[in-house]
Amino acid sequence: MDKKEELKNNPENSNINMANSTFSDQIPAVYGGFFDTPQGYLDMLAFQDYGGASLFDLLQQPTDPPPNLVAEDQHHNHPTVLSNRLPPPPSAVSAAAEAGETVNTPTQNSSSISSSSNEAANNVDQENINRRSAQEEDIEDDIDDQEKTTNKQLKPKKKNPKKQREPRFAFMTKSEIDHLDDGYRWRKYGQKAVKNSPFPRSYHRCTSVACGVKKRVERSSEDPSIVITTYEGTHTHPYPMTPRGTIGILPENTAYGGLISGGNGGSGGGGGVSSFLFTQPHYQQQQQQQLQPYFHNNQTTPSSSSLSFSTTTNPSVHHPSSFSHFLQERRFCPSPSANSLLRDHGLLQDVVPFQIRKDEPKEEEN
DNA sequence: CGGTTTTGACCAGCGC
DNA sequence: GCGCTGGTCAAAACCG
Repeated sequence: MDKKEELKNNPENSNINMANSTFSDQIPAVYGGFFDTPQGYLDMLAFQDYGGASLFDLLQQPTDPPPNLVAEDQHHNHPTVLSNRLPPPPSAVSAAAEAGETVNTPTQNSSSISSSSNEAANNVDQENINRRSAQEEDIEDDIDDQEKTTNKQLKPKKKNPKKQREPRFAFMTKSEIDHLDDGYRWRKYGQKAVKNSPFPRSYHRCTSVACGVKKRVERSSEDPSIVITTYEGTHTHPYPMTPRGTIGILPENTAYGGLISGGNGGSGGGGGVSSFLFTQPHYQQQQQQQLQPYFHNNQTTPSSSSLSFSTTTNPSVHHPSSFSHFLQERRFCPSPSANSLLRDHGLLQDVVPFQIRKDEPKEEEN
C-alpha cells in the first residue's frame, strides 16, 4: 500500500496524480478528430473533459453503429474519413475493411453533422447486425490464431510474414486518471517507456477468456492531462453485467446497464474505454436528456476532415445532431435516481475516485 | 490462494 | 547488419 501511495503521489512513477485537478473548472467538452498515427492506423480521437458528458457515455456505442464511420487504411496511411459520429466499434471498422468497403469519404462530413443520422442508423441496423455476425466469425479466427501463438509460450516463430493487426481506436481523454473504467476487466501485461515522452505506456489485455482485445494507455507528452487510450481488437464476449467494483447503478430494464466501476478500489481492474463488438439487444431510447451534444467545426484537429463536438450537461439545451442520435442509443439507462445524479455530473464522474470528485466544483451550481 | 501488477528480458519490425 | 523502438512474455511480487 505504501508503494501505491508513493506511486500515486509521485508523478514520476505514476500518471495517476497528474498535478492538481484542473479539469473541473473547464468547460465540459468533447473534441473528436481523426488522424494518422505513426503506425499507419487511422485513429479516432475523442477528447473529453470530466466536467461534462461521460466519456463512458460517449463510448457506449449504439446498438447499431454506423458503418460509415471510420476507414482504416493500413496500406496507404491516409485518413479516410468518416462521419460525424463517435468512433464505431472496431468491429465496424474491421468489417468494413475486410469487406473492402470504402468507408464514407471525408466529403464535407464536418459540415453535415446533423443530417441523415437517424435514417442512416436505421438503415444500417440490420446491415450492421449481419456484418457483426460475419465479423465475429473472423474474430473468432483471429482469436484462435492468437491463442495458438500465446499458448506456444514465447517465440511462436511467426509464420505470417505480415502480422495482421486488429483495428485500433484511440481516445484522448482529459483526465487525471489513466484508466477509465468501461466495465471490462483488463490485465496489465506490460509497460514500456515511450520515446520522447516522460510517461510510460502500459499494455492491457481483456481478461475474458478468448478475448483478444488489447488496450494501451499512455499520457500525452504534449499535454500530460490527456490520456491516450488505444484499443485494439474486438471483444468476443458480452458486456459484463457486473463489472468489478460496479457502483450498482444497474437499471432493471437494460441488458447492459451499470457499467462503471467505482474507481479501482484497489489494484487492478481499471478499464477504460473499450471496443464494442458483441451483438446486443436493442435498447430503448431513453434518458436522452442527459447528454445533449452540439457540434461545431473544429479547427484544432489535425485533419481537415475531422470534426469535433462538445457536450453540455444542460438538459434544456438540445442540439439535434447525429451525435445526439448516437447518444440516444446509448445502452446505459440509469434509474431515475441515478438519472438525477448523472444529469448533473455525467457518468464519468462515477469513475473518478471520490477523493478527486469531492474537490470538484459542483457543476449543478452553474 | 487466485488474480493482478511489476519489470527485466526477449522478439520483431523498421530505418539507416 | 545493426541499433532503436514498440510490443509481449513470464517469473516474481503484490494484494485482497
